[in-house]
Amino acid sequence: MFLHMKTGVEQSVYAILLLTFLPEKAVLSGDVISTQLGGSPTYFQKLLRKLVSADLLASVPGSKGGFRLKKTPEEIRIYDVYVAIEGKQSLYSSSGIFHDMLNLKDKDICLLSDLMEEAESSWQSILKRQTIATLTNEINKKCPKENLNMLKATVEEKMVL
Amino acid sequence: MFLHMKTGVEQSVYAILLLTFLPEKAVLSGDVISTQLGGSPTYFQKLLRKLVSADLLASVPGSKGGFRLKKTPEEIRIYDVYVAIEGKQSLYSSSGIFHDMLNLKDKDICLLSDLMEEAESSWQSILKRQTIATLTNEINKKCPKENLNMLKATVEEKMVL
DNA sequence: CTAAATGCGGATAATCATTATCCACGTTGT
DNA sequence: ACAACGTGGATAATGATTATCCGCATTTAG
Repeated sequence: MFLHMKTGVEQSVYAILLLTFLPEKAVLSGDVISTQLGGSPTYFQKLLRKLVSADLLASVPGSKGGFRLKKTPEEIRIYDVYVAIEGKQSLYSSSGIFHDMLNLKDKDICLLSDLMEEAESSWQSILKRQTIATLTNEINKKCPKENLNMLKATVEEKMVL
Repeated sequence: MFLHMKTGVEQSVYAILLLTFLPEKAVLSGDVISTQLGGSPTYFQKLLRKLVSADLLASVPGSKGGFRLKKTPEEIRIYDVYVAIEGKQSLYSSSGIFHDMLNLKDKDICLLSDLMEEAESSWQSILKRQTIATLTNEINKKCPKENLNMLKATVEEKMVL
């Protein structure tokens, strides 16, 4: 098993966080988001589009286009972001070693599946408890107001509509 | 984040399971283990050596050599196998996006670290509860005795010492 | 109506961790 | 001495993730 925050999910979370600073109806272009967070602009576009497909973000095409939140920060769970980026693929799939070892016919027997399901659900429950709004609170607690205001200023400068 | 049973860990668990069928002092060679489970023999050797380094298995070099358990099935947690193969690397490490976004100086501030630590520990607690002995019980419940006896017969045929 | 800015989607390359192979060596038993 | 086996290192092959490119559709500005 492996528990790892892939940069795709992490970047997405921060991109959404950035969009929470936007006033109603305003949008931020993909380029602005990626330059603000640093990282590959084109890959960022891919991530943003996945978030749009998952209905977490809304996108506005055309000149003066960009992205904004489609749900409130309270409605967006970290889990939702994870699923949007990584897909809801069942996290554990037996490689069939068990069957080979015992020469089993019954494909439904898997020794580790129970364990993995338990691990999976305990892990999901944690990601489902935390929302973007929760993280925003954390930011307000952990960050110097100065830096936060600078970020907000940048967002307001770069936003359109 | 990503929760996935890599084949290395899975194979290791099953290899250990196989070794539980050995009588005291007997060993099974790496080749026998890998042909029994199917999979790359050379990679299996790598895995087995990691398990030896982690003190889960003992190895006997030379002709008539091989591997056997160094601990009882009750003492080997799935978590131990995981750590032996994957290492105890802290599972989440911030990529620094947060700092870039907010222009922070303090390297200790990370928004997602708390969340990830919580997920990590909840996940570990589950892997620490389950031992090889637990899985052996599962096998006895889930598997036809016939297949199990065939496997045991094979092991006794191939073991040495 | 044209042009520029932007999101969209597909094809494709680069990167990185995992998995797999090979080889020279040390040890043990025959 | 020889054969069987584990050890350790160097090095490929594989596969998933990340990154780039390009042509197209849509909207705003002039």
